[in-house]
Amino acid sequence: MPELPEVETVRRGLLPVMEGKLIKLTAVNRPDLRWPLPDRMAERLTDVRVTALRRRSKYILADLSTGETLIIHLGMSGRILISGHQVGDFHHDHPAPEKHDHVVFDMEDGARVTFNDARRFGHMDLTTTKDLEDHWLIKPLGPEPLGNAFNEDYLTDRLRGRNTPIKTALLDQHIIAGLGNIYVCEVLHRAGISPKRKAGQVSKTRVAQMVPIIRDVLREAIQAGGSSLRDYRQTDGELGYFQHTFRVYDQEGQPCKTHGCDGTISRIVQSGRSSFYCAQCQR
DNA sequence: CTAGAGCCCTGGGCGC
DNA sequence: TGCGCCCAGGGCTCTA
Repeated sequence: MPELPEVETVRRGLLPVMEGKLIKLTAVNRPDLRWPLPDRMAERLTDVRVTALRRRSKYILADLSTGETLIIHLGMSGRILISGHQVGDFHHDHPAPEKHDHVVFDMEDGARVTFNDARRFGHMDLTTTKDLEDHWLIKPLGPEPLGNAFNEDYLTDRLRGRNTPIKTALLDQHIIAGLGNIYVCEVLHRAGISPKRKAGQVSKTRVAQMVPIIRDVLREAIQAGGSSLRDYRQTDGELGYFQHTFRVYDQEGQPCKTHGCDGTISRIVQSGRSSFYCAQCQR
């Protein structure tokens, strides 16, 4: 599920519950997610304050008063639920624990943050905050698509000479960090570029067009997530999943939404993942 | 170096 | 109701 906009929405939802707050107790219910969890993780996350809650690509980063940073990745099925926080004058009870509740943070004010991940492609790690940029998961990441380092010159340079399909290149987190299968499909549709086109064969003009399209698609999705948070704050529940309509993703057989296009959305498989696109207006 | 396949894991949906 | 198969929003590692 979670691509950059969903992770950002989760982060924003966690802010009022975690940032500046003391984690009173952390329970770690299994030794591993995708990889083994850090040694003594529960102890290292008990009686520590979260000084800042940040995001890098699809990672949520919790800086701690101990000088460490907790790195969280939601994988495919990772979800974060909040319970027990005060909403107005109403206090919600904690729901019964569920299957795949792997890590549970109990905050000083009674809020509970539960990390649930059925498929366990998610991960958590602890690292010294000052060494975060050198962490093996963070270091190889490409630039943030919403940041200044991501621009026309950069993208042109990284796509030059590549024989891999543009779809695969945009999914490569070493080139650009944060796009996933859904938003890559949406970006290519808006840009009118076939997912099958070789990355190195996308014209300079269209690479330049892609940069603001990528930013727009992500910003719009973050905005949609933000409005879902307003509803969410009225009640306890799960962060990060919000109603979102896609123009091509999962729209196989539907008419293309491009203005003036009478094509139909088709689905193909590229490096094991579905690509949805319109063969009529994406070339 | 590059590109593609395999693999990690669970659960939902569908055809029979 | 059960079984087998396909599919899923990610990404590291291995192979050629």
